[in-house]
Formats: sequence, structure tokens, C-alpha cells
Amino acid sequence: MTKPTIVDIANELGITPSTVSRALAGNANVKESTRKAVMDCARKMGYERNDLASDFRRGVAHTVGIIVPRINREFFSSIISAAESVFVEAGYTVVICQTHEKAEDERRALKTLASSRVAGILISHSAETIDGKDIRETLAGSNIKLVQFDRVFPSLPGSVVVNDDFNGAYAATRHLIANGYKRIGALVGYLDTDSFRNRFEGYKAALTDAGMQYDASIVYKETIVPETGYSCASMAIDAGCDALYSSGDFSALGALECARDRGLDIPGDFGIVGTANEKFGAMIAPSLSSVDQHSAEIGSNAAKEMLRLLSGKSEGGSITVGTSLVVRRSSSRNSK
Amino acid sequence: MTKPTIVDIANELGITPSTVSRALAGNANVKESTRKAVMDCARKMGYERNDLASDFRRGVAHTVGIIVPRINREFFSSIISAAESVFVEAGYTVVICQTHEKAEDERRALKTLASSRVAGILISHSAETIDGKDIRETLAGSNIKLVQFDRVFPSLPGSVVVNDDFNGAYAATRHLIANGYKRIGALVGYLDTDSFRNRFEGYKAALTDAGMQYDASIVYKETIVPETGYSCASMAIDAGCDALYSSGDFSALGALECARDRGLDIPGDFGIVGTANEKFGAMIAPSLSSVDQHSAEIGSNAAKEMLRLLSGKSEGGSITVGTSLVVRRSSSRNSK
DNA sequence: TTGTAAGCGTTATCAT
DNA sequence: ATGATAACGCTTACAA
Repeated sequence: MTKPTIVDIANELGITPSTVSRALAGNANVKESTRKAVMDCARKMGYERNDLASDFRRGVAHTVGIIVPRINREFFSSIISAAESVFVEAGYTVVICQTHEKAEDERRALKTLASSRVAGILISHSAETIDGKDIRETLAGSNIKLVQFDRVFPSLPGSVVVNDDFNGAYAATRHLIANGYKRIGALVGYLDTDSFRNRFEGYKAALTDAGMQYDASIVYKETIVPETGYSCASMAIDAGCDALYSSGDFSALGALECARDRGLDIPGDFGIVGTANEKFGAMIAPSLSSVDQHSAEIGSNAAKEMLRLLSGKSEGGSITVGTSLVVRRSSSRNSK
Repeated sequence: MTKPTIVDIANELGITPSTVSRALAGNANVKESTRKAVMDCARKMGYERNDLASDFRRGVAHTVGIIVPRINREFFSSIISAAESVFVEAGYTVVICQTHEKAEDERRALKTLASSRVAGILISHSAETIDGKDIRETLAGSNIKLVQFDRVFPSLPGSVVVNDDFNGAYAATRHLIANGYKRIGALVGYLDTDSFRNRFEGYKAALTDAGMQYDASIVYKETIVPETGYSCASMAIDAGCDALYSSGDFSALGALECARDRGLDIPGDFGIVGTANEKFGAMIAPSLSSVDQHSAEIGSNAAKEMLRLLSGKSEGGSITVGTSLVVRRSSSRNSK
């Protein structure tokens, strides 16, 4: 009672495996009646293609690997979710690997996927990964297609999908300015990451364009967690700020708590805009304005670009996904 | 400049592919010097095993599929994340599929995984899936191992990993009672799901064990979203309740808003405990007490059980993962 | 339109 | 401890 193969179907119908294979594959050169007979017989016998054999024969799996630092982060799981939908639609299965932000795990994941002969890899690099050396080596002479997203090394082959971080931060800052805030600090994150640097630039440009003074003393280059949000907000308030742009929502939350502890009214006395549009932002009081990164869009764009690379319709390139400012209470002085 | 195979290594060393294969596989019957030579040569030539060929030959992929309703839900992404870590450690790669709560997509995912000859499948069924018929058919005669989690059909072969929902709800309710709440309503969710029914039972048992009257008129069998949380809390308050147990955190949040709109002090006038311990619960004010489901533990338990099934160390069984009550402000009258 | 036949890279069996 | 050989199920020139 072992699984039927195309040979079994062929024997059953008195034809050859090649014809069965062609019929099953939807090849044009098969008589309609033959195709029908094959299909019927396959169904009747409970035939299921052995993808292992098929992939092996073709030399490449109909599989795409996705490598992310952590699966259980809203940003990444949304990206994976959107990408999965696109890939399934196109007949690809999706293998996921997480690196836990470790370069070593990233190396291992790359090796595994290369051994599995995946058709392509979508990757957002671990925090520890400092260059594209490993990935370049692993992919060399393998024609596995590559799409990087969010954290990318532009020098690598393939395509790249990133957020328009500059304009996100720009819009957030302009919004604060439009709401009458006069001295706007910024918690911008570590600047060795492109996206953080771009946000920083967007913040600066917005100030400049509005004719406001850029003041390096109220820019905080710390990691974006609640604790730093709290401490940086504290410094900002001491420095006379009446608003803070934060490169993350968790740090924005910390800032919010600090302002509250200081007895400041939000948004009356102090305005805050975060980044990432985490779910909790809509649920806290006061609700948090935030730059939404359109993570699902990043995922579907990355997946579609991968399909284009695989079909030869793209040679590689760069895609920028827009952000949008979600205005909530924490920065809405005007509509007060 | 094509990828080297074991044949290339064999030729290079003047031995046969069989020996190379054995050496690479760590077979005991290989002279130490030979093994070393093979390893060195493999490294030098940049050899990488063709898993496609290996899996094909063995008839089964070193791959496990995970099927969930949605990837981008904290509960599921945490489970996937934990499971992935366990599987990687054991040398398996992980394929993910999401069903978007649709029976049709679940069927498709099962077919895909079966075709891929995965070693095993971890699944939490879609809301639409009403029985185990499809999965039983797909797995029949395939010896793909099965581990169901969260939403399960106990009649299927393999193992099952579920939360101890009964005791979670029980503890939550007892906690409310211990904090002096006298009339405790419950938003329990649709009772056609096992876990919701078990929570309902836990809630009832807690009341009974505490010598309190169970009152069906303050039990709400609605879905657990913020809106129903709000409306059910409203009804509960009208019915004289001073507390609410909610089978979800989002609905608990709605309840919280309702109480606040009614001018009730939380936890003074009204107590609330939710379920799932969503991240936002710790971030809102007042913070939300909640039953934590230990999702990572579900994931790692399910994965480890799968490994046991695969190695023949388990014949299938049921695993219950504990819950824990995270007490926060919304129900903490005592420590006021 | 269909058949023939070779072969993908690895592993398993059997022999040496 | 190693070699010889077959086989896994499928696809694809090439031939008919």
C-alpha cells in the first residue's frame, strides 16, 4: 500500500511514464483524451506528485527561504505573512529561519538553504552581521536569487526592499511643527544602521525646511527601548523641549510615561510621535501617533520582486516602500 | 564551475562515492585517515551536500511543516519561533503555511506538505475546519507524523499540545474573588471551541468552589474583540457586576474602556482580568492582568514531541502546557 | 502525439 | 574498510 507513482499510472493505462508526466505537467503536446484519462486515473489512485523527486530532477526546489532576526516580532511576522501569501499563490513553499540577531545563526541558515537548493532567499540581516561576505560566498555560483529587506547590504547582488525612512521621519517632524511644537528633540537610535540614519536625516531636513534651528544637543543616539525613551525624554524636557520624535514606539512609550511623571499634559505640554505603529499604540491612553512602516507591503513587495528575479523579469534593483504617519492623540494639539 | 558532488570528491581522492558518502555521513566504518581526507577535500572544493538528492533518495525530507491560521499573530508567531529553534537544533528545516482561517487553504497546505514529503506536520486548525477528515485522508498511508496544538481534533493520530485553559480561567476567577470582587461576569467566547469551553468551565468551577452563585445571566458567549468587550462590560455593569473575566485581552481592553467611560475606578470599583497576556497589557494604564498562555512553551513542546514521534520515542499522546496569571493593576484591589 | 532512454546525486545492499 | 551497483521518481532530449 505504498504511494502510487507515475509509473503505476502509466501501467494502469498502458502508456508510458513520460506521457503521464507530460499530462500531469500540463504540457501542450498531449491528446485531450489522454490527459483526461491520466487525470482521472491519478485521482482514482490517490496519486500525489513526489516533489522531492521532481525538485531533485530539476536541480532546484520550488521553495523560497526567508531569514529574519526573529519570527515573533510584529514587523517581521507581518512581512513573512504577506510574503507567504504571495509565494503560495505562485506555487512556492516557504522555509523560515531565524537568526536571533546572531551572525553565526545567519551563516548556518544560509548554508542550510543553499543545501536545500532553494530557488531564492529573502533576508533581513542580523544585528551582528557586519557585511555581506558570508552571503556572497554562500551564494557564489549557486544562482540562488536574493532579495534583502529592511536591513540590507546594497553591494550584494539581487534586489533590495527598504522603507522610505527619510520621509517617514520628515513627515513626523513636520507634523509636530505644524502642531505648534517649538523645540523638538529626537531619539534616533544607533546610527550604524541605514534606516536609523535615514530617519535622523529626515528629522534634520524637516527642521531645516521649516526654518528651525537644528540642535545636536537634543538628539539622542541610543537604542530604542522604553528605558531609553524615558531617560531621553527626561533630558529633552530638561533641555526645554516640548516634543520628541522617536525612532521606535517602545521608546516613545517610555517618553510618554516620563512626560506623565513630570506632570506634563500630552499633547498640550508635550508632543510625541513614535515609529513602527505597534498595535499597542492605538490602545494606550493617550494614544500614540506613529510612523507606520507598511510591513505587509514590504513583505509582498519583496516576494513579488523575488518572483520577478526567478522568472528573469527583473535583474535586480531597489524598491522603496512608503510610510504613513498615523496621527493619534499624543501629538494632536490642533484638534484639541 | 558547477557545484562539486561526492563523485568529484571521490575522483579527486581516488576512492569511490560510497566511501565519500559514508565519511560525510559519519558512518563508523570509515578509516580515520580516509574520513579526514574526505573532509578536507570537501572543504577545499567547497562541497555542499545536495539535500534534494539526499532527501529524495531517503524518501523523506528533513523538513517539518507548520500550519497556522495566521503567521502575524503574537500567539502563533511565538509558537513558530520557539518550534523553529528546536527543529533547527535537531537538523530539520521548517516550512510554514498559513490558512487565513480557511478550510480550503488548510487543505491546500496539507496537500503541499504531503507532496513535499515532510517528515511531520505541526498544525493548529483554521476556524473553518470542522473535523479531521481532510487531514486524515491526506496523511493516510504516508507516515507523516502529526502534532496538533491549540485547536485540535483529539480523534486524529499523533499528539496534541494544548493549554490548561481550565486552570487558567480558574486561577483568574479565584484571583478576582480573593481581591474582594463579589459579582464576577464572564466574556467567554464561542463555546464551539474546546479552549473557550474549558475556560468557561474553569470560571464556573472557581465560583462554585468559592461558594459563590453561578449566574448564567452574566456570562457572555460572544467573540472576543474590543467591541464585544465594551458592550458586555456595559451589560455586566448594568447587571450589578463589579468584575469581569474575559477570555481575551482585546475584549478586556474594551471592557476597560467601558468601565472608564462609566466613571468607574479600576481596580477600585471594577476589576478585569484578560487572557493571552498580549504585549499591550503591560503598557496601558491601568495595566491589564491576564492569563499568560506560555505560547513559546507550546511551540517548543510541540516541536519536541514531534521529534519524539519521528524517532519512535513517542507513540502519540497529549501534552498540557500550564498557564500563569500575570497580576497587574486592573485587578489589584488588595495592594491598593 | 507518444515512446525511448538517460540521468539528476545520493544512499543502501551486497560483495570483497 | 572499501568498492560495485542498483535504485529512488521524475523530467526531458531525441526519436518515431
